[in-house]
Amino acid sequence: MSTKEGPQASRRGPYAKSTERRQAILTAAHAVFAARGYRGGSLQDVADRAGMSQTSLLHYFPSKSQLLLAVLNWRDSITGDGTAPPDPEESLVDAVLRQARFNEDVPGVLELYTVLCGEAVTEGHPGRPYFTNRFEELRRSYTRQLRELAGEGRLRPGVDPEVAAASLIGLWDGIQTQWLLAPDKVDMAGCLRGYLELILLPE
Amino acid sequence: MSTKEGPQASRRGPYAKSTERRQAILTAAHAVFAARGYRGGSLQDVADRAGMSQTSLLHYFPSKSQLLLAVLNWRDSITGDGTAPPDPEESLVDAVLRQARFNEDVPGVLELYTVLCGEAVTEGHPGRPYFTNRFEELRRSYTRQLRELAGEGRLRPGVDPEVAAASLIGLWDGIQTQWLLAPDKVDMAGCLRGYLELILLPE
DNA sequence: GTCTATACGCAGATAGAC
DNA sequence: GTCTATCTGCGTATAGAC
Repeated sequence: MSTKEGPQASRRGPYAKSTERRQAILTAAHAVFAARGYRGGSLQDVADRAGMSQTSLLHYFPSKSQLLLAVLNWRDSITGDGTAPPDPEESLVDAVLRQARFNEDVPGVLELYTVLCGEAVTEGHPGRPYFTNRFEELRRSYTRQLRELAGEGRLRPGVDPEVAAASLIGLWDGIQTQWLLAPDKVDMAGCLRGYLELILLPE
Repeated sequence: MSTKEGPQASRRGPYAKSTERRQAILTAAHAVFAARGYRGGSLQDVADRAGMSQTSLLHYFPSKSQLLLAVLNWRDSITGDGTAPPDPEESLVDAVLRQARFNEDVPGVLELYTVLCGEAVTEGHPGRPYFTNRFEELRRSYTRQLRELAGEGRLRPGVDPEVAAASLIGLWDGIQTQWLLAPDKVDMAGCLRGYLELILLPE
């Protein structure tokens, strides 16, 4: 159990254990916020799930709101949130559908996103700047990609790239909510593919 | 100020005042839940805004969850929520755009809907059955309307009415969220019109 | 019907021993 | 770094006087 720290172990505490603990907290907080929301989930819930006391938790994340932001940023890193344009070889359609199917299979990811995004619209919510900024970046990214496609003549005439970008993001979020409430009755990937086929022309 | 109650006022309490009070509570609760969500808004907030004590409030609505359901049902009655097919003279496009522009102008309506809908996905939320049911009804209603249009040859070939119904609802909800976070940068009505023009053919 | 008072519990955060 | 104990405040809901 003892972590090797070299001959002079006086400076520099046990980093490895710390990052492990932080990871456990982030995982637990992700699950709690996904199930109960930010306001509905308590630090005690998170601490219980992570197997430590509530005060220990606050040693790593000094406040509940900072824990939330850490969870949101961590979520981005594990999902590949689509803000950064990835593999230039992959088509827009493939990238969107791959991401949608991935989200369907990783439990809790969509719950967290949907719940917190709704909550974030409220007054004084610590996640509000995150979502405002995220939407802005996503709109910019998709608008750019659609403009490129338009340059290649692959965008249906009459379709405005900015409107289509906001619409694609909105459709995606909205259909996720319906899917969470009735997974058997809503075809997430089908709806996204349907929309993309409407705005894009075959090569 | 005295409400006329007829000669024998012994039986039957002051109905008028009661319904007035209930109205004031609903209005206040609507505003509070819209601004802070269900979990984030307290009965005390609602009571303060309605100008009465918290215990008086509980006299009219015996629990917080029942107050929430009353607010949701009241919202339907004032907005005309689209579940019931309205004027058969009005086209689908006109009805959707009219409703969207109406919602833009009545403050708090979209906030309430968006915030509670997101919250409702969480475990044990009292509004969850309401939203599950609402989406189901909406999908049924729009599917039916789109099928009718398909019968008149007004639906673009290849568009599945069920997929398009769920997509329209999802797009609507999702674009509302973006609009609430950045009203100047998102054109709600434009996105909806854009989608409807894609799936419908001119007469 | 409406109030004051209060029961009862949990929230987030801090102090200080170990 | 981690804990127990505690501070302080707010939450929903109830009891009972008026």
